[in-house]
Amino acid sequence: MLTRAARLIAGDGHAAGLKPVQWQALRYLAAANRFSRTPGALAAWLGQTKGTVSQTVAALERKGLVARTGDAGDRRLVRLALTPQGETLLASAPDTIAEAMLAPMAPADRAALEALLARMLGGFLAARCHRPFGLCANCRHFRRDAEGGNPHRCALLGVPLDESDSRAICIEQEAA
Amino acid sequence: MLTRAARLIAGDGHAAGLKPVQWQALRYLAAANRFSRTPGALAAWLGQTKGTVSQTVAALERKGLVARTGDAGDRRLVRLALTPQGETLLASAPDTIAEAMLAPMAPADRAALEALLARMLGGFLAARCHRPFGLCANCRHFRRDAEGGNPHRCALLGVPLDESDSRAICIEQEAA
DNA sequence: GATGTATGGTATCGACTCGATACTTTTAAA
DNA sequence: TTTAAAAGTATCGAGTCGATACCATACATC
Repeated sequence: MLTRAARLIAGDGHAAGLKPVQWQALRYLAAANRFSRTPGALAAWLGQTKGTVSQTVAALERKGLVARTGDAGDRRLVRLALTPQGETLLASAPDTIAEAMLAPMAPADRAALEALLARMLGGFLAARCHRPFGLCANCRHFRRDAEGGNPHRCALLGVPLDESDSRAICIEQEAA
Repeated sequence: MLTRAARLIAGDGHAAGLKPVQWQALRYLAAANRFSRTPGALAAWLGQTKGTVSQTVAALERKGLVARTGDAGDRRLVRLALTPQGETLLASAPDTIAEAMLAPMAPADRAALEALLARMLGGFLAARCHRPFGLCANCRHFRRDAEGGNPHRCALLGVPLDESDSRAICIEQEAA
């Protein structure tokens, strides 16, 4: 049952000339903070090799949905970002199968499923030494700005975080 | 989270020269009863088109893992079955990611997850007019042999069912 | 019974996935 | 300074996958 549901969900997204993986990459880039929008992080998220992700990114760039820029500090890094076209496409995208599956469920059921899935996925990723990812604000390195007015901070990277950063997915996240 | 877990699970199975879909087809054929081992049923199970499944089956036949035979009654039908090589390969297959995810969970959690997934998947498939599949013995057409010694029966197809049939997956299954 | 339509399956095509391998550039460590 | 590690790209080949067109068989309606 788990494998069947997984196949239906993962095979979803043959629309607008894109492929399922490309949609998922687009959604990740829209939800990830600036430190996590790199080919390497995308590969970790999608569970693919660097080479495959490099191709996927190239395809998205050809379509004008994603832009690549180098990093000034570490010149090995490539920063990825959605272009305006990418944003609009994602905003106009139809509901995913996953959303269609979750939508009719009772709120209590959804919450229970979320908790179970989080335990299952988290345990698995830890056992296989994979990155867990997670919301920046739930991280043990997250330092909330208590007074207001100042930005929050990341104690691991030592950088300021604005509100949108703190609500985004981060590759370095470790549960508090 | 759901889409990420789905991708990890569905992308699992790049071993022994087979692809993820091919493994899943093999597992389906091993678990399905004789009425459900056709290309069409496989397509419904995998959520793919007939053409794609035709290719997958052809690849498995080339590898000598699956055998195709015509049906005497309805000559449009193709019956699929695992060859002995297919059986041994499946028996020696390493654990799937789905199994690795489920294995360390507490029995109560696993049961709760199963119930939630069943509701979610069942609701979705019904809403999209897809086949639900399910275990033969849980079907409203299943007529258990009360006395023992005689085979069970399927009231829909009007055929006898032995023990292994009744424990297999059936495409015609409708929950009792 | 003949005709029309639905059903089950295959063939072919093109874009893309995906891992494997080899490679370059850049950073960090010994 | 040498060495190793990390981030990314290029290229290859087998295979996926949907789309379209097509064939054979079964069934329904006249």
